[in-house]
Amino acid sequence: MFIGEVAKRTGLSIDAIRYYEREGLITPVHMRESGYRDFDNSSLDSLHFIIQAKEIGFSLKQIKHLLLLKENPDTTCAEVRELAQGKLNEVGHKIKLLKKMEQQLNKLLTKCEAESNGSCPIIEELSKEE
Amino acid sequence: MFIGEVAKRTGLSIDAIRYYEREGLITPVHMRESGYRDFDNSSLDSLHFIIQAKEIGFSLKQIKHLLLLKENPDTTCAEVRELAQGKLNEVGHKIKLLKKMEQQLNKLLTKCEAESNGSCPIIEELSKEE
DNA sequence: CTTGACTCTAGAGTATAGTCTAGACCCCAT
DNA sequence: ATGGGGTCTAGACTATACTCTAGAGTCAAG
Repeated sequence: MFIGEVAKRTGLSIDAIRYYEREGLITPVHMRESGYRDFDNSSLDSLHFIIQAKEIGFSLKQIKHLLLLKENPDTTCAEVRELAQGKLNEVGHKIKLLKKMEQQLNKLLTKCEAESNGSCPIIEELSKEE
Repeated sequence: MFIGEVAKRTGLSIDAIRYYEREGLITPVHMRESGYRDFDNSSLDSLHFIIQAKEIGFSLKQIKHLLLLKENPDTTCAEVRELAQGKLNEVGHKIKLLKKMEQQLNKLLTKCEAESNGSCPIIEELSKEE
């Protein structure tokens, strides 16, 4: 399928997809004689993986590593294992921090729901941005 | 304490601290007549919060919101509650994705440990970057 | 075989989150 | 009271991850 179709299916922009290709995150797709890129389902899989990894805060550089790990499941060497272990630790750390943050937000919400009186001076402040 | 001390204690750069102040993430500290910034422990607390929130993937803009929520625990209004709820959902989503990623990495690692034979063609590829 | 939508490359531009530089001023131990 | 290290502002620069533009070529329905 052509790049527009891929964009539609993944929600990514055409430019982003070409950028990921340039950066080596997706393996060079088949090229038609016309110069048009031709994508298959494995490209879609890689892109979905990239989207998810990005959502949890990995950089494209890191995602490139993760993809290499993912797409070479027969790899067995110590160095690769170490890399994966490093990522795993990173992920574990992030989960821990997020849970702490979750707790804090929950506490704030509970408090907020408990004493629901009128005015709130920070609303305007909050509404200003984003 | 002066900014250099704060940098030492938080691990942040002096420039980053000043940048956070410019961006309104930390409330304007006391200024000496000389023009030197004078920090106290509450600044340190804010900075530690920023560091953690950054680690789990919040943008400075989002952290600004979170700090406003955090530092105004008496706020009770619906809009603020909604904002906090939104962040909470975001955090929940991130946790879910991270756990999925954790699982995938664990599977890879188990596989890697199971069949530990010799050569590994992607090591060089992996060593190249970062 | 034309036409409108799609795709191509190369290169410039944008937002975020800083980092670095220059030139000037401040702190304080000796 | 002075010298070495710390701090100040303003503004230029950087990396990451895109986004946009221009100008040219391609696809496929009518």
